[in-house]
Amino acid sequence: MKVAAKRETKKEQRTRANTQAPEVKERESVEHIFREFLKKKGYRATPERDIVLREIYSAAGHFDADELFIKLKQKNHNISRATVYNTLDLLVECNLVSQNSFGHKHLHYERVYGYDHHDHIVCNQCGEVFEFSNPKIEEQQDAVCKSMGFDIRQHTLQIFADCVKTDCDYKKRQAEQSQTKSQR
Amino acid sequence: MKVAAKRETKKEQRTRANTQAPEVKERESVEHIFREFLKKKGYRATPERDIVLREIYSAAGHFDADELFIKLKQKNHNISRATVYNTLDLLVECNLVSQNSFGHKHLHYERVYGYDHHDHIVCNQCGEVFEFSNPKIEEQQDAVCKSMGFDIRQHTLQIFADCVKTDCDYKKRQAEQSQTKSQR
DNA sequence: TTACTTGCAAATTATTTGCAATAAT
DNA sequence: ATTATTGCAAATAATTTGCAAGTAA
Repeated sequence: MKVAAKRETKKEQRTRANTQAPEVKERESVEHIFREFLKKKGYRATPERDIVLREIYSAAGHFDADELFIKLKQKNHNISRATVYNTLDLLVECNLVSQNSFGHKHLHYERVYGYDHHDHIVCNQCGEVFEFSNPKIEEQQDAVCKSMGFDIRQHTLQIFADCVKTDCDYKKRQAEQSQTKSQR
Repeated sequence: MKVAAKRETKKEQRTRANTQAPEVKERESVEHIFREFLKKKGYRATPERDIVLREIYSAAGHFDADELFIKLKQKNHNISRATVYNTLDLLVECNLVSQNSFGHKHLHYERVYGYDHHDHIVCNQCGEVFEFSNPKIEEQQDAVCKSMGFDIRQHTLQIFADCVKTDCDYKKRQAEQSQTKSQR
C-alpha cells in the first residue's frame, strides 16, 4: 500500500537533519570523516548520504542493504535502493562500514567507527552470528602483510563452527527441517 | 577477477607453489570421502556428482559456479547448472570444498583436501587474490572457539590491502580496462 | 518399486543501470 | 552553469525452484 504523502523536499530533509538531537560526539566525528572523504574524492555531500550514514550509526549490529532501505522508508525518508547501495559502497570505501559475507545470499554490513574490531563465528546449526576479538590474530595479520608487501586496509574473518552449547537453536531447527526433508 | 599477467612474479610463483596438481591417490581418497558422506546422509551417489567432484580436483585455484559449469560443458558433460550448485553445496557441507566471498558479485570455491589451509589477501587495486598461511592465526582461532564453546569446522579470512610492490597489476589493469573484457 | 536426483526453463533474489529531473558546487 | 546524484523502473547476474522424466537403492 503506497502512501501518497507529499514528498519531503531536499531542503526540508536537510533542515530536519540539521536539527536532530546532537547525541554523541562520535556521530560528529563520523560525519566529519565522511565529509572529508567525499571532498577528497570529489564526490558530493548530499542529504541522502548523511541520512544513510546517520541511520547506520544510530543502531548496533549487522544489517543488509534491504533492511536499511526499509528502515529508512519506515522513517519516511524517500531514499531509493540505488542510493542506499551507492552510499554503502562509499562508506565501505572510506572504512566507516565493513562488509561481511556470512556464506549466505547477500552481504551484511556493520558500522566500524567507535567499535573495537571483531571477527565472527557463524554457527553451522542455527546460523546465528557471534562476535569475538583477538589481538594476536590482528598482530599476525599485520606481520603477514608487512612481509608480503601489502598495506593492510581491512579484513574479515569468519569461523564456521558447531555450537556445543545447550541454548543453540539447533534442535528447534532440526524439528522444523525434518518435516520438509529434501535433497538440499 | 584475475588478470593474466605477462611475467610471473615471485609472489605469483609462491602462490602457484601452493596450488600444485593433486596426486592420483589423493583423488581416490577424495572420492571415497564424498561417497561416505553421501551414504551417511542418505543422499545418492550419482555419476553427475562424481564428475563434478573430479573436475574440481583436476585443477588448481579458485573458481565460481558458472566457470565450473562451462568447463563441464566444454568437456561434453551435460550437467545442468542446478546440479552444479547442488553438488557444490554438498561438497562444502562435507568440507571437500571451501566457499569464499572476495567481496564481489558471486561466491568463489576452492578445493580443500590435500592442501594446507591458507587465507587470502585481496589487492584493493588490481583485485588479484594471493594466498598465505599462518599457523599462529589458526592456533588462536582454535583457542577462541574452544573458550567460546564451539567446535570449529572451517574458516575464511580475507585481508583487503593495498599492494605496495611495483609489480602489482594495477597499471596493467588500468590500461586493459579501456579495451574490451576478455578471457576467464 | 520408491522417491531422490536430474535437466530444463521459469522464478526469485540481490544488485545495477538508464534516464530524466534535481540539486551540489 | 555544470554535472554529479537522485528516484524510479527496467535490466542483469547469480542462484533457486517446479516439474516431468530418469535412475539409484
